[in-house]
Amino acid sequence: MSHHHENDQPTLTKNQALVFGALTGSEGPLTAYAILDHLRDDGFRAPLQVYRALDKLVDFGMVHRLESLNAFVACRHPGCTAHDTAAFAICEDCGLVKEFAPDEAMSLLKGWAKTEGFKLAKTTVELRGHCSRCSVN
Amino acid sequence: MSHHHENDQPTLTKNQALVFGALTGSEGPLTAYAILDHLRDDGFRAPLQVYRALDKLVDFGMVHRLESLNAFVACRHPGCTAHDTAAFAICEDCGLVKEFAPDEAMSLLKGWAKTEGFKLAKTTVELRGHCSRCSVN
DNA sequence: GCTTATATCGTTATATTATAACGTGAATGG
DNA sequence: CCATTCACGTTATAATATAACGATATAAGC
Repeated sequence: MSHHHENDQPTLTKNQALVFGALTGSEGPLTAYAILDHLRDDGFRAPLQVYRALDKLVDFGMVHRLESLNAFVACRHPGCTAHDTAAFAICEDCGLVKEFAPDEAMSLLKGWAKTEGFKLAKTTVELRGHCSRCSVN
Repeated sequence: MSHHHENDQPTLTKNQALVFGALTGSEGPLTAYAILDHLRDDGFRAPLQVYRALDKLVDFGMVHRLESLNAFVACRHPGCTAHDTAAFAICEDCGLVKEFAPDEAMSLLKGWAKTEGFKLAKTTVELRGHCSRCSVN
């Protein structure tokens, strides 16, 4: 039995492992089509192979989708415990993405949702700007 | 002279006014192509006419882009003072979007950016879920 | 074991979202 | 007046994402 409990690593299919590998091997986020190009030599031929694997990896909490980039990054949190409260700082110069967990800010947003009666399914927090390395004087 | 100072309403071109009208006349967010369809009778023929107007309207602070929907909404803030700190709650059932201004949460995010040396250009905060009306028992 | 359900996969085609590149004409500023 | 800028219209194309089909494999129930 390979049932997927919370908090253990799911067994990845071959395609899922390939896509996850492409993402962990990349310094920055990748679009689905960039992943497809990386994996042509591994037999990938069509976008759906990438999108299907990405869907699962996002479900598993191993990959995040960056809405403002239409791109994907591997989660850098060991164990991915804070998957639902992750935020991202995206440098528009070098393209690098820093994942962080703004717990207080997320709590405030959750609080707003609660008082509004809004049932929160997913929270997207993405900062766009220029990282410290790229904005040196 | 029709220079655009901060805090006054810019003079809109015909296309910009039409696109803004389509958005203010809509209950919920619209995609660029939905706007195009609304404006066919007004002479719109091509996506660029919509996208160019949207770019300006976003610059002016009159329209927000919802990154997680690839769609646009008219800003509901009179005067649009809080344009840069707006957040959105998007109901996945009825499609309605509530704009709000989570000042404290935004301050915390700004604080994180400051300590990281990250020069913040734009902050995206979007909540996905189910609004109170749609999640009644 | 057999069989029924469930999940993944490969493929083709197509839908949806967005921009490049070109030329035109109107308004602005010197 | 001339140069510059800006908005516009149009055609073409790029980039992102999903529908629909059938095949294969894996798991579950009996």
